[in-house]
Formats: sequence, structure tokens, C-alpha cells
Amino acid sequence: MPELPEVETIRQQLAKSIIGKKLQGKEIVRVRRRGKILIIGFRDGQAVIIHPKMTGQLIFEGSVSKHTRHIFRFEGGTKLIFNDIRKFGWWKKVENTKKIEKELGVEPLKINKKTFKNILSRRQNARIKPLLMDQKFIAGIGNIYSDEILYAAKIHPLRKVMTLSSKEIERVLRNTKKILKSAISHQGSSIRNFRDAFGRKGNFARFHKVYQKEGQKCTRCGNRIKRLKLGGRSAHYCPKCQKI
DNA sequence: ACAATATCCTGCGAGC
DNA sequence: TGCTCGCAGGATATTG
Repeated sequence: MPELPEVETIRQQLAKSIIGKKLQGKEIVRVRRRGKILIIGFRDGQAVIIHPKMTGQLIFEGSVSKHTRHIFRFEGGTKLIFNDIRKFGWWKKVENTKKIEKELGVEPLKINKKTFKNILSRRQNARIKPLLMDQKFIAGIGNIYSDEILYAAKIHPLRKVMTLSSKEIERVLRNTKKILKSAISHQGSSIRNFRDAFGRKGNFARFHKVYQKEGQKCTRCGNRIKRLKLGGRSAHYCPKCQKI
């Protein structure tokens, strides 16, 4: 399920492959990412924005399959294949990126301690896990990485912001950056469908400590990893390391 | 302002 | 072997 590290992996690979090429007659001058959205930017400021959602794949020079939803063709004959098994993903051409910039929260890898504390202070009543997954609050974190971040930070997913100490908040931010950066360096997590821009699987799933590890032993304390339902999603955590 | 639930969709694996 | 059923979750809409 593409979250920030998966989309960033695709972005880095695509940037090398398609900058300078022409798409729909327009020269591509940048490939950016905002949250979980990939942005192919043209010289005139227009852009093609793509959200892979759950099962979207963007494969440079990939082959067409029954799950191919669109083919982006570049001048010169190369192409970018947009596959999406479950059809949640979308793409569109926009005049500029102001709208998505406005709708999305801060970029977790760019935020500093002071700003993070500031935006958290306005959400005292919120539970930390759903808040980390709220794209209007902070952009790019989904179910996998929110679980892994909170485990690394030793914070229970149900904790309310108002109960978090200053040190705990710092731990959340520090581990958010640490986990996301580490996941990017391993080309993301391929639980089922994620593939990078060259059709390869990511390698970060082997470093997961709690996500889909229910019943397995915590690598820190040996307790069994538990799972609870939260906002219609599964939250995985260690009941001993992550006290309520 | 928050929580819970349904919705979209398809593939997969568990259980019978 | 083959069937049904529940589950996976990003984002949004709806209801409480």
C-alpha cells in the first residue's frame, strides 16, 4: 500500500528516467511528491498528479496487463504503465499544484520539533494513531508506518495527544523521520502489491516490528504483539512496550 | 471536534 | 477441489 516511502521510491527512480522527456507535448522538468501523491511537473507549471492509493503501480517501460488503467506515453517511444488492481487510484492533469498543497498537511521529513508541537497542541483530544494517518494534519503516513512509528517511539496507538509528554512528542517526531527515511532507503514495503518504478519489490517489510505481526514475539521484550481495531483499521502494537 | 461505519474495489487465504 | 466469507486499507461521506 503505497505510503510516503513507496511513492518517494517511485519518485526518485522516475526522476532519473523521465525528466527532460515530453508527455502530451509538454516538457517534464521535475518529478515531485507531496504526501502520497506523485507530481509530474511541466515547464509551464502544469502537472500530472497521480495517487496510487491501495494497489496502484507506476512502472517505467512496464508491460500492459489486465490491471493496466492508463499508459503515459513519452515522445521517443518510452512509456509509464499505471496498474491498479482495485481501481481506487486516480490521476489527473492540473493547471498547478496549489489545491493539493493547500489540502495536505505538513511533510513529515521537513517538519521541525517546534512546528510539530505547535500543530499537535491544536489536536489535544485526538488519538495519536488516527492523527498520524490524517493527511490534512501530516501528509504521507498510512497504516503500516503509523504502527511502526508508534512502536519505535513506544507510544500506544490509542494515546490521546493531551496525555503525551514533551519528550514523548519528540520521540514520535524523531521516530517518524527515522522510520520513513529507513523505509525509503530500502525502497519501501511490499506487503502484496507494491512495486517500484522498475517493477521490483521493496525490501522494508523484513524490518517491520509490529505491522501484521499479531501473536509474534516483540523483538524488544518478548511479549506477544497485539492487534486492535481503530477507525476501521488494524493497529498492531506491543502491550508491554507501548503502555496506554 | 471527534468516533464509528459504510463505501468504493479485487485478490487472497482460511475454513469447511 | 471448490465454494463462501472475511479481510486488506486510502480517502471520503454520512451518521452519531
